[in-house]
Amino acid sequence: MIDVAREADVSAMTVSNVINGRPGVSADTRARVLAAVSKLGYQMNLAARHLRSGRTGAVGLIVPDLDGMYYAQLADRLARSLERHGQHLALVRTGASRERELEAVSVGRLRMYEGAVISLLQVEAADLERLSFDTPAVFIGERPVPETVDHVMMDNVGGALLATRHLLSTGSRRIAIIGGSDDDRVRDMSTLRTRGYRQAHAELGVEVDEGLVLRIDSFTPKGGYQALTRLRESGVPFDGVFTLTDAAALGVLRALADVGLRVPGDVQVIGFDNGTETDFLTPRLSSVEPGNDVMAETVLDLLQRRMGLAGAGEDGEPRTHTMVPARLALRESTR
Amino acid sequence: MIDVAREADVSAMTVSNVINGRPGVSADTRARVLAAVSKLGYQMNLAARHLRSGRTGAVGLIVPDLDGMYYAQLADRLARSLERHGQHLALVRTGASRERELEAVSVGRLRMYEGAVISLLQVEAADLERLSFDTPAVFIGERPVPETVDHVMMDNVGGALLATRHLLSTGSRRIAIIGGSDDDRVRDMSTLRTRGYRQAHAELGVEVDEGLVLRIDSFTPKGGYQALTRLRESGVPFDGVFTLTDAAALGVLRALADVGLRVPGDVQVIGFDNGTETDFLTPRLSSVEPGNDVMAETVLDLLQRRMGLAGAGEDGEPRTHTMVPARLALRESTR
DNA sequence: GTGAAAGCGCTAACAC
DNA sequence: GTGTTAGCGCTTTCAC
Repeated sequence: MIDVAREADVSAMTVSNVINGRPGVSADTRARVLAAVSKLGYQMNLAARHLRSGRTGAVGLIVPDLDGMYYAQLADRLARSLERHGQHLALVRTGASRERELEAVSVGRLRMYEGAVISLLQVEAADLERLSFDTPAVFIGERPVPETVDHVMMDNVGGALLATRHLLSTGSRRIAIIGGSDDDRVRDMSTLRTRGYRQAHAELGVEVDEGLVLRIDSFTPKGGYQALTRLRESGVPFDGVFTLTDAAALGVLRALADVGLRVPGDVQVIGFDNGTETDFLTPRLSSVEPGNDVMAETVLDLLQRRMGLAGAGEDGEPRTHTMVPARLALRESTR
Repeated sequence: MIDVAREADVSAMTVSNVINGRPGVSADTRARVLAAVSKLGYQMNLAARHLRSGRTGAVGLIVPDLDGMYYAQLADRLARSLERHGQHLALVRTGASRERELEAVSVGRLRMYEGAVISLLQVEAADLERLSFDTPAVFIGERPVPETVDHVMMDNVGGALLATRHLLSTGSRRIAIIGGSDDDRVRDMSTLRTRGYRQAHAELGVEVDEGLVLRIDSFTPKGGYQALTRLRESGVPFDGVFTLTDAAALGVLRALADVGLRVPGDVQVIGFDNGTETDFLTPRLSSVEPGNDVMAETVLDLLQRRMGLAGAGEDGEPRTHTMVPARLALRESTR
């Protein structure tokens, strides 16, 4: 930078002002500086800026993994939007390990970012109370978070309620839930969606046969396939399947085809996520649309706002807790 | 850090040495320092370290997007492996824009990272020659790269050759290629796989009807569906389909089902990517396994090696250009 | 509108 | 084994 300053015959300060587009530099001087910059091919040292001003130009995304579509799409959306603000996304993958989650949200790590989008699976809200969030942070996901931070989540219960209600209202009475959970102490995607499933049954006065609640190893086609195979082997009769993710539903559809059950004739099936593949499966899969795009927008909006007034009004706006509404996308696999 | 030094009654230098696990500190002093660190809840300022020592603890991943499975999985693998080395992944999404690709690989930006994994779609090798890669970089993807950098790529031509050869050897003579390209000037996934397709035909002396080479808007189920619909409408007969990605193959299978063509009886179908869904489609989709896991390993290995001897032997090892071999994963959609 | 001085928090190099 | 000195490249502050 001093080289540029010498070349343009100004001080380093003026170069800094020009580069950062600050006002109060004459057009003449600005032009000279810019000429010098491009002549010398000068590039800012971002580490120095970071050290001095605290601005890092990075937003952290702290998630369990990226191999599912969900977080990958979120990352893509965030990165795309951040580019427009001249920032970039730093990815922290915790692998859903409690230890790494805690490490990732430690004050020192968060200081690396001007803002953070955080999805925790293991860490408790209590663990977080202690942390001072001087870094603007937006939490996503189903786990409870401290009251003091922004939180955006999808409507797991509501979506599951809609899906199950639809199956019940179209005549199914014995609806299996693939990936369901009976443990109501924890609060995760599985238990929340199971709660919606039970609520729908309660509304219509239909009793849930616990033999229809099937745990799953992983929310993959394979997991869905195995769960449905177990269900068949158990001998428990069923005439509908609510699969907690579309990926697992793929395996369910395949397993049903393998045993000659027709969809939706013998069994109707509904998934959750409304992925791009649903419309091209055989049969086309009905699914719950969780509004991921709205969710990403909301997260970004919140984050930008917090980052904008960082240091301005002390905790200006109150923290928001948003639930993005879900809706049904009905196709051939349901009646 | 000075606070810690004062608390432990040592110099800042010693604190630095302890924190960075450098040898030459007595066990006694080390203990005192660590006690002071935890007492004061001290966390290193990484920006300062970065400025002073150049170490950033970050590896950059520069890719077009993350919404396809391919780069998302790569990101996941990289992040997972980097964690073990106490580093993290910074994501740069270029959106396949030439301008942003150039910006991302500029010297200033790359200096943010201790290493980089780079996939460029638009930028030419010539543009890159100028860049001094003081940052260890591994390039991936099909575009040509300067001779001076490491390059890892999948065997697009070989995989397509295997797939097409299999269709031909099992009796297909009129094989449509969905997502094919006739433009041989550029060098991208589509043209390379088309080249393999043509090679297989040449080997067996079968002529390619250009009406069977179908461009595609996007490598999605929708794109595949539309392409196959166009093919049907064109009236060009076909008895096999090589779809350049599994995602598009999903749409192809659906389109074939819609018009009552049986797979593999009337038409056999093969995809490319060997995704997790292939084994659960109806019919189960044969596909080309591109060896993405081997590829990720190779990339990581190369990167670690380059980063390890950064500054050591001047450009110690010669640059490597690796082609990961592909193989067939045959299932129900082929004979 | 522009510049000079000071210092962000750490570590390389060397002295003891 | 431990301390001292200097400085990484920028920006904040204040003077002109």
